[in-house]
Amino acid sequence: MRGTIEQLVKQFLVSLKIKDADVNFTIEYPKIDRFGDYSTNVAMLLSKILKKLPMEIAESAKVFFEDSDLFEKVDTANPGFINFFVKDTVFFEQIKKIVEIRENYFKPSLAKPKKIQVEFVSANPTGPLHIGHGRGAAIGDCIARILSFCGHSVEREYYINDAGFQMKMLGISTFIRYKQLLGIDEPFPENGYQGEYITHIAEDMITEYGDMLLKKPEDETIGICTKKAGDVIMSGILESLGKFRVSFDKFFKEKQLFDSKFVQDTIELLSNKSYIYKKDGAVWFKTTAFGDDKDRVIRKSDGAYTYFASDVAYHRDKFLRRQFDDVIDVWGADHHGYVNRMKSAIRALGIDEDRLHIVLVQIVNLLRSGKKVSMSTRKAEYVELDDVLNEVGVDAARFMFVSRSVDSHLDFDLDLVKRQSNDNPVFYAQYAYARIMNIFKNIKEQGINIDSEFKMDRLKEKKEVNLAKSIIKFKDSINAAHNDLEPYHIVKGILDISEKLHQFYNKHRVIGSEPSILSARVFLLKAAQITLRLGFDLIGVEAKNKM
RNA sequence: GCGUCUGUGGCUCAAUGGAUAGAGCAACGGACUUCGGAUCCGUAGGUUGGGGGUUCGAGUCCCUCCAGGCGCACCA
Repeated sequence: MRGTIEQLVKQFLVSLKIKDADVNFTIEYPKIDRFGDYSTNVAMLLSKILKKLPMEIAESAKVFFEDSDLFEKVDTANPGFINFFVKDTVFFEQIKKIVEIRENYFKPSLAKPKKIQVEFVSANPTGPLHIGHGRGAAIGDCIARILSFCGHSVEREYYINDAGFQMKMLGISTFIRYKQLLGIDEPFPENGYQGEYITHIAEDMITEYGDMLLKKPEDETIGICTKKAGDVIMSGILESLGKFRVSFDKFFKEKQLFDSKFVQDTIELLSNKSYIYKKDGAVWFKTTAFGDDKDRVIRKSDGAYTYFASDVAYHRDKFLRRQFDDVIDVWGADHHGYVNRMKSAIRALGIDEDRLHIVLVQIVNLLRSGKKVSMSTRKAEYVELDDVLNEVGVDAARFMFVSRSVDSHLDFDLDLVKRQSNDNPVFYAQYAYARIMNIFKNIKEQGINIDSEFKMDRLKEKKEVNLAKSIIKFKDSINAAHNDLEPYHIVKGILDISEKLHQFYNKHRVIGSEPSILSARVFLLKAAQITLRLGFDLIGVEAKNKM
């Protein structure tokens, strides 16, 4: 609908012999009814080019647009707005189309579908997921759902840092707990993982191995502990994500980048391009040549590779070996200092940096009774994602996480969300859907006949038109979410439709209306139901037939 | 200090550079003997952190200052 008007404005520009590339006009939704359904600022922008007053241009544009049979009327307003009043039947034609082709109505027409990877969560398996991971999981999952719906080929990936120091520390922590359980007194390392879950894993190891591990060489034992702890924790993470309705197509292990010598190969490649040099016994990557503010160590003087080294190789693998057109990395905002160096590395590899989209998800402040809860994994002073899901439910948690822009800092007060759960917007939306389904159920049970033809002239009420408009507008929500990689646009669209549905429901009746009106209203509700259903699917929230 | 995100009613957040800055929560007052009251309608609440600038037009863009979060390793 909005696109149709955009085309009309472009035709207007053609009639003036102006290239539309020169005029970056917009089609807007006026906030006030008296300014119509849509408006454009094109006359004000043309003023400079044509050297005429905006209102003068608007008046001649008005004459041009009045030829179209889409409009009830076209108005102009100071200082040069052109306001379009669309005929109600035009909106209801769209409703009819939605009922016919269902969610396909909302698919954008892509110039070219892409092969896109979305990498998200990627938490080290050193402890259970916390609420910050939850937000990243919800955002990444929704982005994947949206891109996929829009027609792209999407792969969801979880990257596991299983090669680094943190995993070794996990093994050491487990081994010490194991020894302590066997009565061997040993001090716990200061930066070890102190969570209770480590003790549970150590207990399992005693069940499995008894005290046999004490007799093996320590290196080997720590290796066993690392693997065991990593496996147990990883399966716990997967269980949480499953409960959260988040799934992955691929788990990519950092270790394989070393085992296959791909890290070494990548450094060699960069070295051949002379982007690598040695200084103070370490190997450096000259990222400053590509926009970074300082060069980065890629191999430490003790011979160990940095995290950055494997990350460069990993991204080379994504783009050049696996040939993704676009890669989306969903990171916590605490990694934002990393963006520049990653982009620099991409450039050094000769890849167009616009193909790498890094979505920085802002920090979640977890509060309990208004008091901030610390979220250190090592000290295990945090509330697990699992606990949050149990307290507030998957739907409420997901809705909360994706209802705000990724840039906004999110205060998540457990007590507040719990206490307000009945006023939570997610229930407002689900209730709207349930009301529609309940009407359908009653119609079926009462054996009421519905016309198979949509007689749109039977819909005369303001609330009906408003509902229709909000449904059609959902197409813009999807476009915005797609273009900005911002799922919250979907939530806003859902809430808008829900609001209009509730308003309609309170003012008018479906069952009990005159038969032709009843049938027409069922058509309208069918379109609302299809659209809400799509919205819920895109954010992974359940569409409930009853609450 | 440098970088980055944020600053909008009491609270949580919207507003593709557009017209009179909008919702929800909290407060107050109303609405069905028929489809589910987890709803609806209304009242009240604002110098968009301060100050400059850009232009037909700024919450939005630029500069500067203030406040807060998060980063600034041969850590991961």
